[in-house]
Formats: sequence, C-alpha cells, structure tokens
Amino acid sequence: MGRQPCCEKVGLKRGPWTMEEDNKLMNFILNNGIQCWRLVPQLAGLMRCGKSCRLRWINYLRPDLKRGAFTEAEEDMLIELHSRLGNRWSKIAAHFPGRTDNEIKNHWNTRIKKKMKFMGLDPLTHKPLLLEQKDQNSSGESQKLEFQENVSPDFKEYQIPQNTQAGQVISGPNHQDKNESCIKNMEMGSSIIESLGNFGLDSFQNWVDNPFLWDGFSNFGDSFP
DNA sequence: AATTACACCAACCGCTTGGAG
DNA sequence: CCTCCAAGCGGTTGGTGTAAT
Repeated sequence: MGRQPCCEKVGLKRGPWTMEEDNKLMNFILNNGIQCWRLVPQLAGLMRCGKSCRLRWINYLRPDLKRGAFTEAEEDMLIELHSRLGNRWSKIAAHFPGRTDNEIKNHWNTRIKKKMKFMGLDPLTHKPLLLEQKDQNSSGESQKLEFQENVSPDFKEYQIPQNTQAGQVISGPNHQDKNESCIKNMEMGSSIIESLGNFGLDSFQNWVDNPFLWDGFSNFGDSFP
C-alpha cells in the first residue's frame, strides 16, 4: 500500500516550464496572492500540480530572488553554517536573503564539496581528511606530505573572480535568454522589496501575505513577452 | 566535425512536519 | 489524542550546455 499522490497526476504536464506557464503563474500569484497551492494550477489555468507550481515560484519566479554566482564571502558563510547545521538547507538558506534552499543545496553539491575536498576537508564532518585517514591508518604523516603536493595547483580553479558582486548574474550566453525575463522582473520586484520597510514589513513572507501590497504589482505581469 | 565526459541546475519524488477539525 | 491534508524539506534524477578528446 503506497502513499497517496499529492494530486491527481493524470493529464498533468511535467518537465521544464515554458515562458507562457511562468507568465500564467506569475500573473495569478501577483493578482491573487497565495492561498492554497493545490488550487493555484486550476485557478491559474495550468496543467501542473500545486507542488510543481509552488516549487517554480519559490525557486525561480519570486521577485526577491538574488541569483548569480556565489561570492567568496557567501561560500565561506555557507561552509560555516553547514558545519553547524548540517544538510538543513532551508535553515541555511534563511541566512542568505534571495537565495533558495535548492540553489544552496545545488551549489554545495556541485562546488563546495569539491572545493573542500581539494582543501583536504571532509564535506560531511568538516574535519581534515588526513585526520580521518589517520584514524584508520597510522601512516598519517606521509599522507599529509602527499596531500600538500597535490592540492594547491588544482585549487586555484575554484577561486571566484575578485570583482564578483553579490547578486551579479554570471550566466553563460546560453543561460541568458532563459533568465532574461526573470531578471527583468527581479529588477522590478527588487524596487518593491526595497520599499518593504516603508510598510513596516521585514520579510518577503509578510509581503506575500499582505493583499494590499500585491496591488503594487497589478501591471507587473505585463512585463512578460 | 563528431563523440564522449563532465558540470550545472531545474524539477521531481517521497518522507516529514504542523495545524486544523 | 487521532486523523487528514497541505506545505515544507532534502535527496535524487534528467536535460542541457560546455569542454575535452
């Protein structure tokens, strides 16, 4: 006896979202806010399950998303937080305004893990790999020498350019088309986010939950092609 | 130029959590 | 309490672009 599916999947679309779908979802949320994700697709006219809509909004469409490459400072902070919190990505993401847990998780798994291994650290425990090996093998000293010779030349590959700014979009040419509309909307959204303080709101969630503020986005959806 | 290997990241799956009734 | 359900969360997969051969 398996778990019941989160929704009736028959006839639902899966896979990458199209610009049109993004547009529909964005327009719907901007005009109506988020009440119940299960109802969103049917009210927005989307052949997607509510879960998929929620994920798309959280990870891609939210106007307050930062995107762009992680700065060195962000990476350092990520490593520090991970050493304290482990794989609790949502907790970690709470310390990175504009970053999603998915984005942080992906960055950790594709970049930081490797970076730490090159630094001779276990990404899981944050302890030096040498110590771990030494625990299992008494010949730790000779391994340390070997490590120092091997690490440095490759590690430079993982240095972030000095002039990288927080929030800077460093997409390759092939990603730029895909991100263009989103970036455009983020630019518009960010000005509204900046004004949150004027309403005494200190978080994006407060903003989402506030129907009055959604009025400010009444023409927001027109920016889509 | 064609093929293969690798890196990246969006999206999915299924388990867990929390709150309403 | 107990049950049910929506939302949250973390692990994993698959598609796509790029680099290497």
